[in-house]
Amino acid sequence: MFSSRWRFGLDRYSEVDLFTDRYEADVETLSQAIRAAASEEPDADGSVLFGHLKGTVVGLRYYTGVVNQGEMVGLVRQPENPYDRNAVMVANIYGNQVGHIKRELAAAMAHVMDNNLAKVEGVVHSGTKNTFTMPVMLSFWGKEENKNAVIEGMARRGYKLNTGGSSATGINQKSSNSQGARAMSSKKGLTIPLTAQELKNAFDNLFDGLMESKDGEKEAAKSVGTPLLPHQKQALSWMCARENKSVLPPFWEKRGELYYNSLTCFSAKEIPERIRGGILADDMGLGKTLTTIALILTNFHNGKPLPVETFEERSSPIKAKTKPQEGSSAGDRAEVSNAAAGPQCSDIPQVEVICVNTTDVEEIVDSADVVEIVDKSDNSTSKGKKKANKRKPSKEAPVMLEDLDFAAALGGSAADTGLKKKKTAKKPGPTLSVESSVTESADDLSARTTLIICPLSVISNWLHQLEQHVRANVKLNVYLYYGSERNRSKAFLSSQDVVITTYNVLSADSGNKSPLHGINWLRVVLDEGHVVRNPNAQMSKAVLGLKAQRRWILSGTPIQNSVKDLWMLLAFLRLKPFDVREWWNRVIQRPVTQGDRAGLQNLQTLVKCITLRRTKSSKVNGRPLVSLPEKAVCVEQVELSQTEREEYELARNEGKNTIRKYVAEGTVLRNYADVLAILMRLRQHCCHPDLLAKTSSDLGAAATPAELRERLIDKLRLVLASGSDEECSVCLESVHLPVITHCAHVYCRPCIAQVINTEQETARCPLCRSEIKANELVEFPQEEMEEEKSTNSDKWRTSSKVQALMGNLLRLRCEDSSIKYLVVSQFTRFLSILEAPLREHGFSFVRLDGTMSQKKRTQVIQEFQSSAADSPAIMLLSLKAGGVGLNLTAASHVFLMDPAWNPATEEQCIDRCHRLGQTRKVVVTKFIVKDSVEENMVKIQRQKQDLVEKAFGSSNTERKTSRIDDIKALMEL
DNA sequence: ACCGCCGGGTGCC
DNA sequence: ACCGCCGGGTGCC
Repeated sequence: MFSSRWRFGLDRYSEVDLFTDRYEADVETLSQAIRAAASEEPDADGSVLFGHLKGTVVGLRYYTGVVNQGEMVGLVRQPENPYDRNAVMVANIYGNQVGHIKRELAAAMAHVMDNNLAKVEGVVHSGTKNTFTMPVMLSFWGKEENKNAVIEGMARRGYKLNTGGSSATGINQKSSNSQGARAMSSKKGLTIPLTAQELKNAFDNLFDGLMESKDGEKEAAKSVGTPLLPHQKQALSWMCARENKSVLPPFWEKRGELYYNSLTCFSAKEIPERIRGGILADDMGLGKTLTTIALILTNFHNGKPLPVETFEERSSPIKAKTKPQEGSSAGDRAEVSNAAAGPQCSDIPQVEVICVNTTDVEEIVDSADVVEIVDKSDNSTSKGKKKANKRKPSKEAPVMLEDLDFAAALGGSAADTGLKKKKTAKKPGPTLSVESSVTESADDLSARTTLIICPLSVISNWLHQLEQHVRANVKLNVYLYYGSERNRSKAFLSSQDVVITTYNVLSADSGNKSPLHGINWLRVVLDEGHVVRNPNAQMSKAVLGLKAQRRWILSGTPIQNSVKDLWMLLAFLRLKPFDVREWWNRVIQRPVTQGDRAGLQNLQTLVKCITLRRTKSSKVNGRPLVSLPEKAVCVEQVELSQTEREEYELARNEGKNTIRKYVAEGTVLRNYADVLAILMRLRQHCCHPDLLAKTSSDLGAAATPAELRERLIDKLRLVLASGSDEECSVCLESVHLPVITHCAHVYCRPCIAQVINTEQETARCPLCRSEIKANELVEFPQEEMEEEKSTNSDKWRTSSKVQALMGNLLRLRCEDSSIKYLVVSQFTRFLSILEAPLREHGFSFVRLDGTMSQKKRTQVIQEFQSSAADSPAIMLLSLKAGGVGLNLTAASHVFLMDPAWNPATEEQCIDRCHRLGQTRKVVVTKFIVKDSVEENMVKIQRQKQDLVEKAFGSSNTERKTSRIDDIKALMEL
């Protein structure tokens, strides 16, 4: 008795948060992430194989976890094990314990694992039926510099790693007849690794060829007021199928009674949880928002439309025309589409799928599609039914269907499952084939709400599009969960049809008592889903913690830099087993980054299964999805005036000398902030002399602490104003809450604070290794922001670039006064400078920059987009403002006042007006000052683009070296 | 576990 | 016999 109780305790111990704990506390610790990111070491992907070792798993009979031939197993240190502090437990892919590593071997491994010298992975090739012990093939992976320590450490304890080059393939051959071959072959197979170029191509094309949707087209529910384009109907059809059909997730197959994963060789008795959702990765402008709105309205439970309240609105002729026709849904469909409507029109499947065990109503379906509801359990559903009837007083059959569904949705819960259903009319036999039937028995049918999470800048877009695309006579309950007055009631939120919030609000709310995390959402949609790609970020954790039946990611650019970015997306979708990082790393990420063909193939398969992506240039039935007007980009060279040129050359020579000195000393990175400041000044010279803030030119020897502080703030200001999208070297994201160290490097405050906190007295600047202290971090004083705006309004002067812009505007106004313009700069102060001549020449303009509140932005955008005669002709736009998703199609001419470091930023900006809805030809004019740093920037932009695309496998080191090279090129050194 | 190991019982053949 | 041998109890870490 005693022993069994005890065992139970141990099992519990080993199963609780097995991998998450381990990752949080061990492998993915912050200090390690920092080390990987900030040190010049190859990061975790760059690990090499040290060797193999055959070990023994013991204690099988005490645990329930089973493994198959060739299945990968996880090895988890258990330092708290009361019998042996060296214990290493063995677990299968679902985290169920299988056994332990034999004591002596565990002792040797514990040393290696605890000191992070190597990561040990296991694959079981035989003996999976054994009762007591079985062999396991262990492989040791780690950084090259730890290789000898690991090999020697193991040897000292009597374990000789097999480091022979052929050992891996040897194992392969041995197990090649078993299914285990696949688990191993994705490591280092017999195949020739991909070249960097092949890898790059494969990566670029990862999301290509996903546009042929096999699901045909689907009409949106009646409540969607806007007719969908063919490709949007395809997307809707695909999304509905992804939500309704129970297709096995990728790599799973049925083998007899078991479900088997061909990649990990894991098998389970239970059907693996299907992925209800996926990634809609259509290019921006193809209507992801509209398609998602259509999904919300079209695919409620059991494939039926969302039951919504409608108003009688016969007065308006337009409304009357678009109003659903009485008693017939066919006419309605015909109106929405003139394309071949497939057999999957929205109302047809309703009848078939309505019979679900979980409803506590008795229903009768007859051949004429008339449904009668008999409420059997007065208490639980009468309320729901009454409410449903109130929602839609009409008496048409489809309405009753919806009512039934709604009643079921309200009353149906896990507690009511015992009640029976009855079908009296034609039942198309036992149609429940595993592949196609809707099996929602495990669902919570009371879930109603779709939660949409998006960046702040696109909230207005959602609200606008909902208003625009949902039929005016339909009452859709949409709640914007934002602002301090937001309603946090779970009951309230879960009674809505749609709740919209931002990543920041979600992340701020998360933790205890988060209403968003307490609700079982019908659906969670991550808009611009690529914004959560750093798994360590609070936002990502907040997103992963949401409870939902269906999960969607909308993103025009699902991969920003590397395969790594995909993990977060798969984890959000809960694509097992890859939601656990270890399996993702072992099965996909490492093989792919090492150029393994099978690994890449697997990744492609994976992505293909869950993604739909069409680009602007994709075609449906040979015709382009959308036709965008032409776009012409021209560069206009600007000559500096003689005075400007003299000032510029002076600054350039000074800067050149300084940088030359740094290059000679090899201290470019250490003085990076200074270098950026020099470049910044030159770029400002190119635009307008007044952009050059009064700054002390050299950090040099600061006499007093106050002076040092002053200079640091100056530098920080320059770095931030540079628009270079300076990244924090700790988190590798754009700096957030910037602070500058005494060694003049800029980081996010939380990031650098963590470094200091972790390393305490020994804390060093990740970039230059100077000592840093928490109380020496300097941040931007608040009042500076305000002060800046009022500095140079007294006496205004022009510049060559200002002249160039004005010349263009005046000329174009004569040619066509109806054109609207975007005038884009990275320097908000340059935008301010431009206001004066615009006013002087009678141009009406609005301004949009990052400092504006959301409310103000929306207002400005509306004003600009308006077609009213007195609407502004020009928008002064700061390059980084708004981010993606802004719709500025009123403009058809873009002036890029100064080149950006990142050409993608410029492209994005241009796409704000060159997108769906643009009717005119789009002209882009880029102003570049001749013989200046700007010209060099443009040259580097091209190379950089290549570099960014190659980002695959580009380590931190490479990135930094390239930065130094960039600087040299810019300064012509 | 159809093992190995431990430790008690036992003791020429 | 401070041994060897036998056979029962026992068994991950």
